[in-house]
Amino acid sequence: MAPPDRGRGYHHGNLRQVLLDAARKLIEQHGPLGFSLAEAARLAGVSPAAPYRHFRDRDALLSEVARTGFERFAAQLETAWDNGRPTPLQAFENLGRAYLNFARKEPAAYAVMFQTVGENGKELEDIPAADAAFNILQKATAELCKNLPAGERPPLRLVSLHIWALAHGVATLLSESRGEHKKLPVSPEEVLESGLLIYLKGLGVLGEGTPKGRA
Amino acid sequence: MAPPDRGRGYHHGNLRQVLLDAARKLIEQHGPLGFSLAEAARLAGVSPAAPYRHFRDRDALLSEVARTGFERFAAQLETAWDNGRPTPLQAFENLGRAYLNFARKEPAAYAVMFQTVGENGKELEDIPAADAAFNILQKATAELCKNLPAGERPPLRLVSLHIWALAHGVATLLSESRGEHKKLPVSPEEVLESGLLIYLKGLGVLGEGTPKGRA
DNA sequence: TGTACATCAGTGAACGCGCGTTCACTGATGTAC
DNA sequence: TGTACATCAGTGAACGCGCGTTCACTGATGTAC
Repeated sequence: MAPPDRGRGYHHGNLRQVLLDAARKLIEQHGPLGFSLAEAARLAGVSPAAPYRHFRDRDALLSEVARTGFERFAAQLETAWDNGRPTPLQAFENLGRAYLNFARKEPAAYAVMFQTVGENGKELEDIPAADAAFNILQKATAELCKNLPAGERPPLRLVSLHIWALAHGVATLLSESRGEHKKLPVSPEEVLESGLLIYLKGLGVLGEGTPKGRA
Repeated sequence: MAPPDRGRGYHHGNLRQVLLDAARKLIEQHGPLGFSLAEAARLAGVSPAAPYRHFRDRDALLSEVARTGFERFAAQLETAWDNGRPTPLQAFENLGRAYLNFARKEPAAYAVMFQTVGENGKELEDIPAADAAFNILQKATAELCKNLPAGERPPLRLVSLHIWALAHGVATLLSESRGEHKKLPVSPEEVLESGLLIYLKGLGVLGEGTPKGRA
């Protein structure tokens, strides 16, 4: 393993980013509140005072983990959705997989994004990327629903919330560290996808045979 | 406000329960990891060493918050389900409301139940009441699905997971302290209920007109 | 190209704090006789 | 009913620890001339 500081001496050159990475690594191990600024500095190979050159205080670093997390999150969702290509339904399933993939690959960021936010004074609305992420979901939902007769179409915002809640629920209930999935041989992706298909069928967006045979 | 210790002097008589209550109150304010044994003791009006007569250590108290939380949770779900009365569908909606109600009324217990567990070595399987809670959901699901032709019926466990994930997602995303629900004038209950109805329709459990007009 | 200097990004020692936990202790309670 | 005693459930002082944060400092970097 390479030494944690790749800086060329006194000036680290990259410390801000390294600290954010260290924070994520520590949060993965100890949970969002078990994270300490001092330990992050240690992991970055730097004195405990150094982080204060880059972050006002501990909370500021944590907020930054959340903010940058939302930015990557939104970017990955956007890429997965890919403007509804090749088909809206397939793009939608890609979106769902991207959601779970982010939660799995960046459990620390995901936890901070959805747990820490709201506890302190911070609100999701203060983070543009968080809005952006939700808007992608909403855009995808709109695309899927666009052929529904107006009378049968529930409010878009409501439908988006259903889908977001389902994805979030699957992501948090069936995360790897969780015990449940030992018992059941089904992956989070399968749970989410099958759930979405049933839900979409209920919306009237899908034909009858689809939930069994894919796409 | 009455003094926190209602004990008649040296012997408190009720300390164990009072400490659990204090822990829940503190967790509501500071989150599951921001809780300290010392502060709980202070809140209970007792010396910092006193809790050790009742709990091996800090983690043991936290585990007990989770365990007793699951017991109340399971009991409330069971009551709400009421063996499928008056009708399975109405009982099912009651179940959903009971779920959200618990998460709202006992946010601290709910957080510890679903966050703390899994972080340490503890697993959900070690808590009988957690299994009991999930089994109620599964029982309700089975009752709802019992009229489905065998060919169209997805595995019960999978359906239960979908529903659990949706309920959990709604509970955590739209909890009161959260910012989102400022923007949208719709209650968590309405989100969950409408989501469930659409999902159930997709399952083929519900008729066509139901998602709009109730029951 | 070289020097002076402002600025930036680190150091390391120190602080006060609250925490988890332990210890020897003591007051209250309940039981045997 | 009264006394001796074991047990239970508290006390309070003390410990070592790691943390967040501040401070005066210093080494490295970049720019003006």
